Amino acid sequence: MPELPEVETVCRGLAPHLEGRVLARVVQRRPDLRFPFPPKFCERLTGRRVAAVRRRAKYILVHLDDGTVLIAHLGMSGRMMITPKSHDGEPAEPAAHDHVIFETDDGTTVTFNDARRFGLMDLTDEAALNEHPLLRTLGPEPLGNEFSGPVLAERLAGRMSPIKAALLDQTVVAGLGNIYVSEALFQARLSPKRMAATVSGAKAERLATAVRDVLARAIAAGGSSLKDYRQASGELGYFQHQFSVYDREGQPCPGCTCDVAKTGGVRRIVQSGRSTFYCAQRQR
DNA sequence: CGGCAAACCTGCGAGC
DNA sequence: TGCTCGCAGGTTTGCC
Repeated sequence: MPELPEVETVCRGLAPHLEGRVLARVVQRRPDLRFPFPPKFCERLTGRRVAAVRRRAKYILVHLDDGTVLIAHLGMSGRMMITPKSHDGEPAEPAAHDHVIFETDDGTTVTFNDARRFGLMDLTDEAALNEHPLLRTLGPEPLGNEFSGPVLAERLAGRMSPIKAALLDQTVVAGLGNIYVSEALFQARLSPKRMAATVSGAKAERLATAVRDVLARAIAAGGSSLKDYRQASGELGYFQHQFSVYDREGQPCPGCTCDVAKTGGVRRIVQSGRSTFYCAQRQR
């Protein structure tokens, strides 16, 4: 799925098409995604003007002019696709797994498509946003000012799980997923198997820096496209070409000069049910 | 409370 | 060709 860089890229793609526009028509094509849609979902959005498109962790937040906020999560396979106004005036036939269609007052269409339906949408309002159950427990934004080595160290203190699992925990730091955790640990030269509590001081500083750097580079590349992910414009992301370890089992580690025939190159292990990729020579 | 496996759902590629 | 299996970018739940 879309991790923080992919969601950020989607938000940046949506903003110029939605901000300042009125939602003229909203179509909900099934009763639920991961959760049921909230009552009167379409009615509450139709006719509202979009004030801003923002992001918190992996959530897309669409702020409306009456204080309503649409919270959307892309899950593993969710996409937002922008379609300009068609010239023949005929609305396009919905594709498989097109679940929600937003049409603005200039005829632009934003379609939410999600084959696996791990995504979700909910409505809340501005005043209650930070207390929303989905957002309340999130850790700091890794690209924000409230994130640093000492802050990370404090949040990892006392944790007996592997650092890999701790970084996937959205209450520790918000927005990392399976790809960028592997990449950040590689860049920080820390073993994914290391106990989280041992990442303090200079190691935590290194890791915090690596997290920010990897995320910033991924956003600059438009995110990573493996199979499902597309930018809202339909373009692919390009960060997958810059992966150091993710999905590179057996390939040479870009930081090592050692012989792949001897070391086996990048290793893949399974931690709490999910693949982790790392270099055993470089990461300790 | 902490940590882990399983569950949610669909699609795709590999192997037989 | 067609089947089965394993795996996939996330999050929650339930069990120890």
